[in-house]
Amino acid sequence: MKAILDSFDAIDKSAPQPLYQQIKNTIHDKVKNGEWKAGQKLPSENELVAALEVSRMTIHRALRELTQEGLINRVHGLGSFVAEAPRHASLIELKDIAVEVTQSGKQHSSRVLALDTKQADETIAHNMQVPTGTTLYFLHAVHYQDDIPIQLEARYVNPDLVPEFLQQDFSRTTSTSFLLKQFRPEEMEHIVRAIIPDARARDALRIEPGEPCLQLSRRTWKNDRVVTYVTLTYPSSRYDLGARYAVNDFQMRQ
Amino acid sequence: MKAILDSFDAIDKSAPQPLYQQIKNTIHDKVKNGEWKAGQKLPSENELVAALEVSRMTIHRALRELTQEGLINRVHGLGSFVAEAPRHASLIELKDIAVEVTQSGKQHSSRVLALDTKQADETIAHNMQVPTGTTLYFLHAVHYQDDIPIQLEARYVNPDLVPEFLQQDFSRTTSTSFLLKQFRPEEMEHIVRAIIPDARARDALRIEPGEPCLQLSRRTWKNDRVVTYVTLTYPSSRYDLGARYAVNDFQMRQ
DNA sequence: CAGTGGTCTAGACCACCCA
DNA sequence: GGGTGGTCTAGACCACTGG
Repeated sequence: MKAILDSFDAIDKSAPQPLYQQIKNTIHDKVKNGEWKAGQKLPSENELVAALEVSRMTIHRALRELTQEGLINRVHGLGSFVAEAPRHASLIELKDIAVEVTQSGKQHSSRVLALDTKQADETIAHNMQVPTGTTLYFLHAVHYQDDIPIQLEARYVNPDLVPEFLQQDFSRTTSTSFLLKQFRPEEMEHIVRAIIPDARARDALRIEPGEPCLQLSRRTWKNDRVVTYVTLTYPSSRYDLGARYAVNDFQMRQ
Repeated sequence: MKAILDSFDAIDKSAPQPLYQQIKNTIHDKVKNGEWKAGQKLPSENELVAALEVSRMTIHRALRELTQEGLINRVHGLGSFVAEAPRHASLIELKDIAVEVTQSGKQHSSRVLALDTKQADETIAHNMQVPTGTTLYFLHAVHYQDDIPIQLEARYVNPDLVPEFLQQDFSRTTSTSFLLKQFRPEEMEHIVRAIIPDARARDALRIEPGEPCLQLSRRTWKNDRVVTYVTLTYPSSRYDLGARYAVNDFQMRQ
């Protein structure tokens, strides 16, 4: 246990970040990078109190929030344990497709079909909350899993908010990861539909006529302005969207 | 302010429920029944401390969790306010279709196509986590919004956990509201697919051949046992699934 | 039984906001 | 300035778990 606790040196009482957040981050990192494995027992609250020299309430808050987020499980009288699997899926998370594919052990690649400017038509303008005719950045790309197309991305970006968007090489980094680095979105909207893709999309995704696709449209906000509006099209035969999670007040609210 | 605080008598220090939970419930009820309206300022932490005679940490925890759940907003240095609108939609919530339709000002009705027992085939058994061949309850129903079919429900229920399921009149109450009254599920799984419905489903939903549908499969758990496995089919032309929400650690986790 | 987490208290200091 | 929420402490009591 000593060795486990030694690596908590990252806690800095004079840092601007709250102590409980630093503790959460440290544990989160340890779980995500595999240092602490699923099912493994965490140090007890009292051990952490002694090791980090913070009060038990602070430790408790960090662990309670991690429990609420599903990263760990706690059993009264027994201890705290790393949760079996990260289970929240892309239905409610904003997850990079490259990360998702890579984590499932496959190879991710992408091909950029277009990266330029585009005048907003009425629909796009409405979704981006800008006047019709505004010049926007536009990215069109296909994402592959082991060379099989699994996602078609059509993304509009507000040039005021992300001026350097066109200079990126989106065959190397995904637009999602680029935008996440620039912005931590404050608000998101997801809408899911079932569609029959048009010939162009069918061609890009290499699917048969008549095969249905899931279409996920996402808008993200920062400071009450739409940063990006993206439509992701998934062939139904190769992908579905899922989420499993513990239920709390959040889901049960009417 | 006095009148507002008077109505907090519901707090009972000897109750088995934690104080912070009682406070959360009281505020939640006040907001939901309209006593406290959107935008309205809540009593400050110190006022609540004085009125309820609990410590500030306890008040703070209640308000912090309500903030995290989106019911209230807090501004450092200013105060706490009732949030503008409940925005989470059915993508991540478990919402009764009848409530959803009614809230949009339309008329909900449903027709039961089947309500009986069924032997679990391999797929169903796997999803219900029971042996193949187990006898399950089965409900097949169509839901209408102003006499237009918008949802086809195919539901399996574990008879051990809900023995009285077959005795219900599901043309009067929905299965969702019945099950929610019996069980507060502990865990849920949602999977969304795009499909082309078969002739039987197409007929029940009165849609054209080739029209795609969204198919939402949901399983809910109680005490680590699957209570119910339901497949909901929505004609794409009449329904989509959406959610807009504030972003927190939960959504951003990798 | 000893160890664990769940809750609660009464203080404290600070950063923020508005007047 | 005075009021607000955000954080933190050092204790405390309790209920639950396992041996």
